[in-house]
Amino acid sequence: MDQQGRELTFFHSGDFLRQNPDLSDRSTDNSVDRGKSNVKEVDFFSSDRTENLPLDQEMKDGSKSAIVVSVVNTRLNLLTSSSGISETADGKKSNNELKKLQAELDRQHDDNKKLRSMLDQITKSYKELQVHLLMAMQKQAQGNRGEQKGELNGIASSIKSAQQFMNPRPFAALDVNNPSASVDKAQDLSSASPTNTTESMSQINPGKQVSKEAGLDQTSQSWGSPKSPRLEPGKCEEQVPEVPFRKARVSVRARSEAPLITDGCQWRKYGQKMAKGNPCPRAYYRCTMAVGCPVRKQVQRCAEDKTILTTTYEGNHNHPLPPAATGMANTTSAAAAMLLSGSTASREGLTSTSSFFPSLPYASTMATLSSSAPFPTITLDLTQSPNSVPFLRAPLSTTFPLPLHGYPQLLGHPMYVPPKLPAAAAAIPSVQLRQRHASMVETVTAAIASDPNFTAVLAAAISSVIGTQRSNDGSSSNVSAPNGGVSGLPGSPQFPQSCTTFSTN
DNA sequence: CGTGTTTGACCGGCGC
DNA sequence: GCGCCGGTCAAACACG
Repeated sequence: MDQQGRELTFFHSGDFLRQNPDLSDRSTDNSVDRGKSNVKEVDFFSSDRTENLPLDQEMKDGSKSAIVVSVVNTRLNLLTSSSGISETADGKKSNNELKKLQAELDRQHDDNKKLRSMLDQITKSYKELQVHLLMAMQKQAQGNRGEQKGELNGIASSIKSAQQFMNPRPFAALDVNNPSASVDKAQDLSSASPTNTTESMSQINPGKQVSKEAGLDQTSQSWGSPKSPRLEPGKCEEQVPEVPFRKARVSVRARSEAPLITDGCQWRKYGQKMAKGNPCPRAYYRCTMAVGCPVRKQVQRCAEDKTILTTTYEGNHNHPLPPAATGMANTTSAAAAMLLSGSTASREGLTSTSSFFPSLPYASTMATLSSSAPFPTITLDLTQSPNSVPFLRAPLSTTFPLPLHGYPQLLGHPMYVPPKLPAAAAAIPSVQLRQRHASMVETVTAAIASDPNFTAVLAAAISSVIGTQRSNDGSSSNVSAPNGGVSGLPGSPQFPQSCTTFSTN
C-alpha cells in the first residue's frame, strides 16, 4: 500500500502534551493545514499518559491533572500576555483582570478538588459495597440456590449483575488495556470476584466458548455481522432471554488526509462498499492481532468534507493490546459505556438525535448521539476545536443518566452483560446503582487519563455523573437513544453487546 | 509462496 | 413478497 506512508499516526499522548502544552486544537487541524508537508500525528489513545499520570496522583495533586494543566496554562498565557504589555492605565485594569482570573482559577481549583473528593468517596463506597455484595452473594448462593429460578429471579439477576459489575476486567491479560484506571479495581476485584476464572475462560475463547455466560458477550462473536444473530436465545436462557443485546458505537471524526489511522492495532481489509449518499467508499477492516478477535472497524471519508476521515471501531479485543492501542480501548470503552448508560434513558422517552452534553456549547459539537444509526452511536467530533474545554465549567447540574442496566464492557474488556433486571428498573437496589455509578466514574476517568483530546469531549461527563449521583432517578437525561427500537420498549430494556465502535474521521 | 487487497457475489435486515 | 441496502465472504489478484 503506497498509502501507508501517509498514514496518520497518533502521537503518544505524552508527546502531544509536551508539544502542545496549551492543548490547542492543532492536533486535529494540523493534519489538514500542514498535513502533507508534515502530518502531525497525535496519539489520542496512548497509554503512556495513563501510566505517567495515574488517576490517583491526579486526585491528590491537582496540578498534575493534564486537563487542569492544559486549561490553566491557557489562561496563564492569556494573563501574561495581557499583563506584561503595559504598565500604565491599562496596568490597573490588567491587574484587576488578573485578580479576577486568579479568583476564577481558584474557584475552579476548588471545584476540581470537590470533584476529586467526590470521586474518592465514590471509590470508597464502591469498594465497601463490593464487600457487602460479596457477602450477600455468598448468602444467596448458599441459601437460595434452589429458589433463584422462581420468583427470586429478579434478585438473582440483580446479584449476578452486581457480580458482573464487580468484574469489569474478566480477562486478566487485558490489563494492558487500562494500566491506570484498573489498578485499584484489579486488586479489589481479583480477590473479590468468584466468577473471575470462569469469565476469563470464556473470554479467552470467544470463538468456541459460547457458553451461557459467554453468550452474553455477543460482541465478541459477531458484533458487526448481520448474519450472526444478535441474540442466541437458547444460550441466554439463564440471562433472561427476552433481553436483547444492543451494540454501541463510538464515532470520532477527525481531520486526516491519511487513508487510515494507526491506532496500535493491526487491521486487515475484508471489504469495501459504496455507501448510499456518499461518493467515498466505505472500507471494512478486521483486527488481525489475534485469531478470532471480533473487533472491526469501518473507515469512510465524509462526503461533505473529504478531509474528514471516519473510522468506526466495534467490538472488544480479546487479546492484550499494545500500549499504543490501550488508550483507544479505554477511550472507546468509556465512550461506549457512557453511551450505553445514557441510552438507557431512552426508555424514559428520550428519542431522536440530541447532544450528549446539550448544556455544553463545545462538547455538544464534539460528542453526539445518533438515533439514525442502526446501533447506538456516539460521535466524537475531533474536527471541532477542543480549545475551549468546558470541563471545569461544566455545571454539576448537568444531568447524566445513571446506568440502569450496567455496561456490557468496561475499559475495553469484554464483560458479561448483566441480565435483565426486574421489570421495574426503578426498583434496582441503590447498592447496584451506586456500584454501577462507580464503575462508570472509573470508566470515564480512565478515558480521561488516557486521552487529552477525548478529555475535552468526555470531561464534562465526570461532573455530570457526579451530579447525577445525587439525583440518580435518571429522569432528566439529556442523552438520546440512538436505537429507536429500544426507546419504545419500556418493558424490555435492551442490553448492549460488549461492543465498542470508535470512529476517527 | 505467504500475506494482504480488490471486488463481485451473497446474505440478512428492513421498509414499502 | 419484493427490492434496497449494509455488511461479509471468498476467489482472484498484487506484491514483496
